[in-house]
Amino acid sequence: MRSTDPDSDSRRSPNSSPETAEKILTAAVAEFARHGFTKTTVRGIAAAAEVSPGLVIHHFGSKDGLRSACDEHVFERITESKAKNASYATMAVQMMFDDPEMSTAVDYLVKSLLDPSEHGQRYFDHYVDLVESYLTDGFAGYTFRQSEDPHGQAATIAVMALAPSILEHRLHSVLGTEDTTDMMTRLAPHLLDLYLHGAIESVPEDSDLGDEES
Amino acid sequence: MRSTDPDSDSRRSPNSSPETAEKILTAAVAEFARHGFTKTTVRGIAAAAEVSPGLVIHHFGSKDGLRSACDEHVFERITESKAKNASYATMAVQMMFDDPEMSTAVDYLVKSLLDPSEHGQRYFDHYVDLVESYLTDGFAGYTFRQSEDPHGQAATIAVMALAPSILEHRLHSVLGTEDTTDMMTRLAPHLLDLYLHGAIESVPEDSDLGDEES
DNA sequence: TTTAATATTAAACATGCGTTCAACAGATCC
DNA sequence: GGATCTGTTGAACGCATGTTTAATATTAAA
Repeated sequence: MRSTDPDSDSRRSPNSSPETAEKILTAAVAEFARHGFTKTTVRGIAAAAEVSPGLVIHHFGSKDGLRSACDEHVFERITESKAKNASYATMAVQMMFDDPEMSTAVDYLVKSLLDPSEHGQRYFDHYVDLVESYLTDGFAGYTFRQSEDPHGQAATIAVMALAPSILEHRLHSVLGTEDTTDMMTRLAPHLLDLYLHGAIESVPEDSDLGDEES
Repeated sequence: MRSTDPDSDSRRSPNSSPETAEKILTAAVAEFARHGFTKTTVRGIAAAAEVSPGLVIHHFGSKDGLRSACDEHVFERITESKAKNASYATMAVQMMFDDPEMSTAVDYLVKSLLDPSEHGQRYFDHYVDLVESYLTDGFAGYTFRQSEDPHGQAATIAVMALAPSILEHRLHSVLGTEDTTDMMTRLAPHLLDLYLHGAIESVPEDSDLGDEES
């Protein structure tokens, strides 16, 4: 196929570039993250990457092929960053909103989750498993309430954790925030309170949902 | 020269067939709820309503006009049912998943929330206000933890409450459930536990997030 | 019955989409 | 020098979309 010897290559004219494919892929991830898969057009990606629409297809076969390539790329970025940060929760979270490429990667994942595609399901399954391991083994010194149905519990928590990112735009309008960091800062104390103590102060007297824990 | 201009408000013609328009509108709500606004086609709606595509446009002016009509219709359905059920929480919830029309109305709302349209924002704002009133005044005998930032707290809780519906498809795949009722039944105990007691059992020793509440 | 207005349809129109194609420009190898 | 392969483009193709139009069917009024 294509031999990419870095040292035998000298800087050349706009032709001959393994960079080009990467440029297209980066533009595609950004476009998909912003508009979702359906509304994103090949022409739009080509324009963002400053190439012709035909070249996009030439490199990735089809729009779906490009999507698959984006999936792999984003998955690598996310997992590699997760490995680097290991158990440093706050650091990882901060990174997700500070590093712009990581931020678009997260947006990409969210859009994948909302599209009814298999890729998004893979991400979600992976995420639920991760949450389940955190719930059982603890995470960064935190321990969690145990349940008879750890998988259901993990799915519940996972969904809750994803919700603010999914409805970010709606939250911005309601809270008057302008970027992700501001919004998350505003939400953080309430999320912490919810996770630490719940939301309900007292139940009706005739309720049987009292404190009959195991 | 046919004038279909939106010139006057009283377009109520003496000989209109209200059944047909209503049939189209019902079909449209269902299609929008299932596939979202963008992926839903006028031809698809027309087929579902067993009419010609042209008639859809004739009755509602455009696809966007049809969407607006759907918005009003769904909004009426939701609010009228909410008024009927007043403070009977469980009853209202059950109705949402038992009454098929109410169920598609909810799906429609969720899709509206994910589309970056103004309509969805109206719904969300309304919902956050509702949650805020519940948080301050209580709801069906329940009282809730008070916060210095009730609006932010309401937004947080609202987002959490919407999350399972938004990710319903993803949850079905993870939990092996097949309909909304099964899924919600599976989630219910964990949601209850979260809302009653939170999710975190203990924090790291060096953490300053202890129980220093106001 | 005649007339006018609406309800409805099939076909056509205009546009935007993903994709294909023919041609060209460099690079590599003989 | 060709010969050949790849990167790249601009134009075109085929198709699906939202919408328009011309014509027909139906209804109500005169």
